Amino acid sequence: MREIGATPNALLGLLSLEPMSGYDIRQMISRSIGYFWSESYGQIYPGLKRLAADGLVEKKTERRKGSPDRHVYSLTAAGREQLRSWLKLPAAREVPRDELLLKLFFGAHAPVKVSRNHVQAYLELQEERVRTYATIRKKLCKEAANDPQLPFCLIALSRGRHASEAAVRWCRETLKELEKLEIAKKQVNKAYAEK
Amino acid sequence: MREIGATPNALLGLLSLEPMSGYDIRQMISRSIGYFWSESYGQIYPGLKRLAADGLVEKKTERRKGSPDRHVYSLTAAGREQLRSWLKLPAAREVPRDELLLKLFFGAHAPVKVSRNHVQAYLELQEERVRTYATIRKKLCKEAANDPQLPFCLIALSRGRHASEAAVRWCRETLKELEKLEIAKKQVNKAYAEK
DNA sequence: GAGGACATGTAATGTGTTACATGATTAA
DNA sequence: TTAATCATGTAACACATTACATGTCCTC
Repeated sequence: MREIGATPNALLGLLSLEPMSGYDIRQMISRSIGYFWSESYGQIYPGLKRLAADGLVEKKTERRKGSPDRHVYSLTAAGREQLRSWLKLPAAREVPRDELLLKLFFGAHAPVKVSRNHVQAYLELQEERVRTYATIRKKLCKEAANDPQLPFCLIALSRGRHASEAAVRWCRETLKELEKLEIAKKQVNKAYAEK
Repeated sequence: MREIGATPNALLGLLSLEPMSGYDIRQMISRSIGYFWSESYGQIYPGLKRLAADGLVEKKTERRKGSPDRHVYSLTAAGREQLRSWLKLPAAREVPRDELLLKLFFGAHAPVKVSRNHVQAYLELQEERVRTYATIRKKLCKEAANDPQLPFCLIALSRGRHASEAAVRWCRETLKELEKLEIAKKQVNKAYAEK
């Protein structure tokens, strides 16, 4: 069996929830795993084609008057097996690529205000996330109380909450540090001007 | 002026610390920004070539007996200006791509033990990081006490610490949840076998 | 004398996004 | 009537990693 990467396995995982079309998958991502995973159409459509060719998913065409045909894919037994064996493999480490931190790290080359603005914007984003996660959590516990999927959703959600709360704490701390730095710089400039 | 991406700007930033060769840059990354940024040789060498062609860096060749020439690059005034203007631009959002969470989210398709192992491995990694960050912090405060770069290093470091501490908390919480889930499953199986 | 660090770089390959092309339906 | 949503998909491009090619010096 050929090795298959995270993207096709993510497609299999999503199809394990329910049979879907490529379009549906995109929707589903933004409604579920969008906070920690994303796929573009350019990955989804060719990906589904490949999976079908490999017999891991099955394609059914729903003909509809007017609008184009809907291609609904569902997992096959082989697909389910592939997903299972991929789950057992250790998760690949994320490639570190945090542009915000990169800009902050080189912050000495710009006015402190620039760094502060970056952190402030990030703070607002993360505060928003904390609220969103709380909302999703309530909704989920009510609507999917008996779903066997629920505990795993909550685990992912909890990861998001912990991460965003930590980000918020760091932002507040960092904003204070940057303000101190700004004041210190002004003092230096003033002393320099007076001399 | 042509738009340039995060990778060339990262190279400019690193060269702002001191003139370096491509090889040096790779070393420098693992000793400094490696926890939140990475670049491969396949990006670094052609990247430096482009930057030199655009006049943003200057190349000096150190001839050495025996071993191959060393190509040391340093920032030009234009390069410094480019870095400055890039720093002002808002940081691009990270593309969410967390394979661990993906595997946990679909954890219902595998024995709970599989998910627990993933979380356990991640916990160990993050605990290690917390220790590493503390070590680096001490070293940095001692060795670079008067470096204008220091506050920005500490900000990045603090981000790492907050993130890893949050990850550790989430791991411990999640391990407990997964253990509960495992016990609940065993009870169900037992009840099923007795019937 | 084997292996690893030093040091350069390219080519093949993989991965992923964006923009485009098409066209119906529906709501403002 | 203008825009958005539904729905499919491809092609061009951008971005990154990996493996390879080359050769010295130093240490075990």
